[in-house]
Amino acid sequence: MNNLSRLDLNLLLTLDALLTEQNVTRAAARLHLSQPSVSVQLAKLREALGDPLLLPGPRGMRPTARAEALREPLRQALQALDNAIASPLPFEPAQAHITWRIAASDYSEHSVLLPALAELRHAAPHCRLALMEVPSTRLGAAMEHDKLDLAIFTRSGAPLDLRSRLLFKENYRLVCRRDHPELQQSPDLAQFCQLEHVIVSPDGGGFVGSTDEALAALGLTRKVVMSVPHFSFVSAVLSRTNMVALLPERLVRDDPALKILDAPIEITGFDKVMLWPERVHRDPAHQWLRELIARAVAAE
DNA sequence: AGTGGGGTCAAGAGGATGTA
DNA sequence: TACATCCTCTTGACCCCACT
Repeated sequence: MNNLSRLDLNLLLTLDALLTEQNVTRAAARLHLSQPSVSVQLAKLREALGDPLLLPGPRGMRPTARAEALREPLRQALQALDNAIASPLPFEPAQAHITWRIAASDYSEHSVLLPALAELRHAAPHCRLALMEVPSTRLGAAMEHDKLDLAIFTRSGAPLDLRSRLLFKENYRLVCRRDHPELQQSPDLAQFCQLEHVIVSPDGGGFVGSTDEALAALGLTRKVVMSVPHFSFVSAVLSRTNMVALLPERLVRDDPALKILDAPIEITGFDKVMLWPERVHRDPAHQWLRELIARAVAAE
């Protein structure tokens, strides 16, 4: 690129027009410039390339051997540049080969990605999904360093500088196994506090959640006996024990082994959102994926 | 406000062409 | 062949605009 750094690249457009027209006046008309202006540009090209490039001839100019040798490579290079900066072609999922990298918890996989999966495989059979768990603290950096294209996350705690779209508002429900001996109906507060609870703590080891804060405000505590990092394991735990859990409704509503009850205390739900960096905001392939996911979730 | 780059306009130079 | 005319390119003067 050392040769190019000395050259105003606009001059290459002038050279292309000059080689096409072999006439400064007509090249100027083609470039929507005055003839003297193109004449000056030709002088700069001669200086930069160390060759007269075009010599006076009958009814215009004749290219030198150097100019003739430049004609085709220049044409191809300008065409390639033109293609590179042209508006992106519309995304064609049926032909595309692309890997989308998505951060999602197991709950997000179940509630957001699973509903979209069948249509995604059908519409884009050559594309791949790479799902990964990324903690919220590393989300922004992963997006910025081109390691992640999309995240399915809660709005609270999400980096503010990412683009976002609300997918749905989720509520917590009290969940136990279908034949739980003590819970034929929703418990009152006293019974709720006596039950053995399992909670999800993505960072591991946590035994206190927003439910405990709400109970504390009433001067109450509950019995949290287990904390697990993943939502999916909670379902297995509930179906084999007498433990209960407050879980996102979409995670458990189709599980025949579980019973869903109203909790005796108001627990604030959360907004489930898609997050993505500015880098892929206008990219047709990523726009298509986000639209497909949003549509699939809305149809649930 | 000064500076530099890039534009236009006007004038001039030089080669090609037409005609006597 | 000589000369007039035309066409095209180059150059200088000046203007505008962006940048410092």
